[in-house]
Amino acid sequence: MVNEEELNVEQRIIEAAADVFEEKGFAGARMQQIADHAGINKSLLHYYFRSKELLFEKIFMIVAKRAFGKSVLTLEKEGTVFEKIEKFFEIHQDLLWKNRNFPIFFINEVNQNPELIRKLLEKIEPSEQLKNFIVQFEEEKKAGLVRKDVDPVHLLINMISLSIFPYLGKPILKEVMVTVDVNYEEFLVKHRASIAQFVINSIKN
Amino acid sequence: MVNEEELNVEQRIIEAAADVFEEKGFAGARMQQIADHAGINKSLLHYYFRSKELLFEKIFMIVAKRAFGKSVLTLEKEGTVFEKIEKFFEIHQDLLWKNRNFPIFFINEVNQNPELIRKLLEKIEPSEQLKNFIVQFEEEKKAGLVRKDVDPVHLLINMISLSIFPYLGKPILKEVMVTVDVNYEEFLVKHRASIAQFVINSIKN
DNA sequence: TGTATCTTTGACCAATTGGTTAAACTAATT
DNA sequence: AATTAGTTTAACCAATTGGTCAAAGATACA
Repeated sequence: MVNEEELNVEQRIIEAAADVFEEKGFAGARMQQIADHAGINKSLLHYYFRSKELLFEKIFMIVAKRAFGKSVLTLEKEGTVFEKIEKFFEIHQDLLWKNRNFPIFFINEVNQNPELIRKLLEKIEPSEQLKNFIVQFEEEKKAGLVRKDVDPVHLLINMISLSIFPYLGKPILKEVMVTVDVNYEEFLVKHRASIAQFVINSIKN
Repeated sequence: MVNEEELNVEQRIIEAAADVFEEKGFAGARMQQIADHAGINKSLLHYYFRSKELLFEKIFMIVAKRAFGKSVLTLEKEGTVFEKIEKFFEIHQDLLWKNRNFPIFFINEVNQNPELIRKLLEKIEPSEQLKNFIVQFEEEKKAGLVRKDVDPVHLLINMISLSIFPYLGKPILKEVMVTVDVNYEEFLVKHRASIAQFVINSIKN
């Protein structure tokens, strides 16, 4: 049960629903389970949120905003491209660490219902920061700091790939790693410490 | 409906179930929908496969074997590390192209039920190829061909990340890309052509 | 042709699921 | 204390879902 006395009922429902939806997904989640988890009667869910669909949409947006932080693509305003890359991984990895279960949930639900991400993008607008980064990258390319053959859009997506996949693939990596005596948690820590350098090595002139 | 006359009933069920399960996941899939898709009576599903759980397990294994090809980590026996990296991406990207819907399905189902991957790993044993690659990598490191600070396990997982994420993130990338006028399909083609170089740049001395 | 076996179907079932409702409870206002 | 509005509950409901079963159709074999 979720913080029985501390939060008001609506908040308790939100926390419980977030837990259950993140764990089971929309199709696998049960209203009764959410009610039990929140320590309330199932009717209260409908009293506060009308239907499973509406409750889910609300929770999806709340959880997504938490997990994305201030922006989909937190890129600092100051510094060189290399510094921004390092800072990006720091922030991104922190958010992932705090929202381990979110990536799989998010990708799966958006896959089932692409409308969700359209609604989300209205609230979190990434294109501004994105465009700024691209402009700056092209400038530093001209200045000879980064390789000429690197496309900033591909670079950004490679960075996201490297950052997120260890969390997306957790259930698989965990199992495969035991067969070769590698510890998943230790891997995560070392991965976090090495990806920025991996990317910078690849693009610097 | 799946190849109404060409295949026998069992095969038709398998193809239909694969389609529906891959699209909706275990929890979201409906036996009736699978039956309709296969053009048969729902009872036949139980006649051939007893229960939804058993049908799913069968389909999961079939689909996984198809998608993984000969091995989880197809790494060539001959050639330098750089050649193996290039070859890996070729094979891996081909498999992904042919099984676009598989990655999200796979990650989600394994997340819901980790037992699945344990059963799968009994059939597809990746650790042999993996160990060979690691040994060779350390040799080429000593020979000065690759950077001293690169860990082969992390390298392999980075390679898988870069290869798979554009497919895992398809629903998200697609929507985000339209907001900055990038075409997802074109992105995929260019990505495929550039990742091997991205990785090699990062590790070569 | 008869019969035994395998396949296929429609009708049906019990359990689960999201959702409703009316009544009971609570707390503030007068 | 009485009234009112908001909150919570238990009982209930209709639809859906996975699954069963007996009978009807095929198919092969004697």
